[in-house]
Amino acid sequence: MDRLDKKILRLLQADTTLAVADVAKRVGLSTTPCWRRIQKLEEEGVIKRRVAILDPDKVNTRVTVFVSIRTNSHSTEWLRRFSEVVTTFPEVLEFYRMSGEVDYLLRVVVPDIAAYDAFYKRLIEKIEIRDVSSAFAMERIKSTTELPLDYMVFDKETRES
Amino acid sequence: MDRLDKKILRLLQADTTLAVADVAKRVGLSTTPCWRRIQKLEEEGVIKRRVAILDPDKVNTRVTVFVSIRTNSHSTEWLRRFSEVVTTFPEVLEFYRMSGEVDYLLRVVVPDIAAYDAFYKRLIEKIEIRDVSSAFAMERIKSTTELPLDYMVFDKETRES
DNA sequence: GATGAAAGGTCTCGACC
DNA sequence: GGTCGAGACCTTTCATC
Repeated sequence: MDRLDKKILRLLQADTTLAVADVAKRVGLSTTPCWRRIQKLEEEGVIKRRVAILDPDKVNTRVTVFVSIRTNSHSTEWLRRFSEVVTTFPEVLEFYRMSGEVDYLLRVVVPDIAAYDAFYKRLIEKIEIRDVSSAFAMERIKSTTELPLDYMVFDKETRES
Repeated sequence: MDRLDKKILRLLQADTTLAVADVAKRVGLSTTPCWRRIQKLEEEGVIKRRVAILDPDKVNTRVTVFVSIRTNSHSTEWLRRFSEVVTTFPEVLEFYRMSGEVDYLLRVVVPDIAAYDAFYKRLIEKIEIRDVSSAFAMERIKSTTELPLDYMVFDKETRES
């Protein structure tokens, strides 16, 4: 990967509807080599997928809640089930195991506080959790899927997955 | 919007490389009306954009950090500047104003802890903040851009933005 | 909403410099 | 890396039912 790949990624992270010829023009390549690079970026898994981003308001998921979870020390089996249960809820967009105070952190989207309450009940019904604390977002100031590309490393060799 | 639109959105949220004819087949429509629906979903802003999702590992942003910020009561001008400064950092993927204990919550991605430290220094250099606390993610268990569509409302009228 | 078709554009890839 | 070219495939419209 080099600066050209980086430019290509920057464009495609913002908009995949661009035609290959347009991408090529903007990064200063001709179509075929640009197409080959995009192809390669996909094969290598640098580009994982191309998706449509929806407006949360329009699909009635206005409210974002961050859920901090503390667990007791549990069996591997419990942990497996816990991960599975949480992951299965479509309201859970992000789910991380954390270091420090909190053991797990979720980002959940729902229409309103009542719906969050219902979600919460459905969750603790399926799996027992020691301590849950919820923090509501009042305002979404920034939200993007574009990763910063300034940390990319250009080695001579293709890096493995 | 109706069940068919919902099906279309479900497909496009997962993969926009699908040809219209394929989407049509899967939702049980023929190409033309399906194309018209997609067009409409875009005009109405339900579909906001189509983007490429990159692999964080491959672009050297392996580490996710949640940053909780407490501020003092500040002037409108300070708040404006604060929002602007934070938003400008490409490492900040999400930025919410919160209710409760914490005033603001950021999701930041960087290559490693050292890079986080550097990011942190650059941040507090640009704007004075009362209290910052950082929580590191050890494992990303789930991360998706697919909003749950089960809360969609199908009214007779087109809902306004 | 379905069909069928036509025009134009884009993708994909092979050949060659 | 660049150019050319050809065929397959898609998108986009339109007319008709």
